[in-house]
Amino acid sequence: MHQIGEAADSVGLSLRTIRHYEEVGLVLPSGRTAGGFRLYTDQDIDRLRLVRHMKPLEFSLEEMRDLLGVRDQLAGSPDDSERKSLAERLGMYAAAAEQRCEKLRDQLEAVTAVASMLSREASGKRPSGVKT
Amino acid sequence: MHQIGEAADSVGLSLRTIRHYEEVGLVLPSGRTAGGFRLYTDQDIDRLRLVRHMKPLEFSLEEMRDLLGVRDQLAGSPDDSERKSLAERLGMYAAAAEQRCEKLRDQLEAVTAVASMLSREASGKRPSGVKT
DNA sequence: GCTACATTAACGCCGCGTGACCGTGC
DNA sequence: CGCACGGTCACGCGGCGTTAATGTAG
Repeated sequence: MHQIGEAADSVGLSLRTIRHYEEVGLVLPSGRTAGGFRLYTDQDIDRLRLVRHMKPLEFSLEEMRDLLGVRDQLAGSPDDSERKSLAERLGMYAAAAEQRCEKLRDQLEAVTAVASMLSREASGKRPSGVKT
Repeated sequence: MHQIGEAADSVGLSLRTIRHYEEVGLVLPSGRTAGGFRLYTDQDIDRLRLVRHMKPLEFSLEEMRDLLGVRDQLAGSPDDSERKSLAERLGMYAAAAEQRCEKLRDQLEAVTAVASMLSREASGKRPSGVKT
């Protein structure tokens, strides 16, 4: 059981962000001390890390909450027909995620070109006919 | 000379966004019709496109305004010592841009891993010990 | 009982989206 | 003169940052 500062350090999120994630029901601390301090298990922290890593996918916090909810249910449901529909929903998110990865790859390419253009211009070269 | 809708289509930004860029002094239309319609030259449109491509670098609009300003001055200054200091400022931005590219590469890697994890989970496989 | 760490409001900011309502251009 | 396209407010929203004032852990 870790308190929020420890979690924040290990994951690389601000206290405010972690609290905000709780406000919107995205990552809930597994407990509280008698005095009210949030307590996070290692799994909670993994979840925070996962959220952090998913950020570039640009799902809204609400979508992430739903996504992780589906995933949790899927991991803990015995009913087979329910598992099927959950897997389907998760599949939608997975597909969306793959798409965003594509987009990111394109953006990275563009942005890399721009960055090197700036570098060239800064190092004295006259702006040439660069295709944006 | 093109009006805003045309510019928006060709660049892939919303009208609102383009107007906002004007509000903050980032991209100004070169003219207006008698009735008040914004008019963009091809160069204006290139500038809009450049801004759009730079978005993933996550500079603030103010920073971009400054960056592009420096670049413009550099392109049109005869004074040699001024050119030097401008080039230096541009260099700072270029360096920051390269850094953000690095970060983006890392994020892309992480996000790719997450996406394929989701895909696997959605296609029936039980969650395995995946390092986030 | 000190000090580092935590808590809950509440307001602020950026980058637009989204109307509402009215004017232009062809 | 009709109808697509554009204009200016002005409010709203997501995702936090940032005090401010107070309490808890050890």
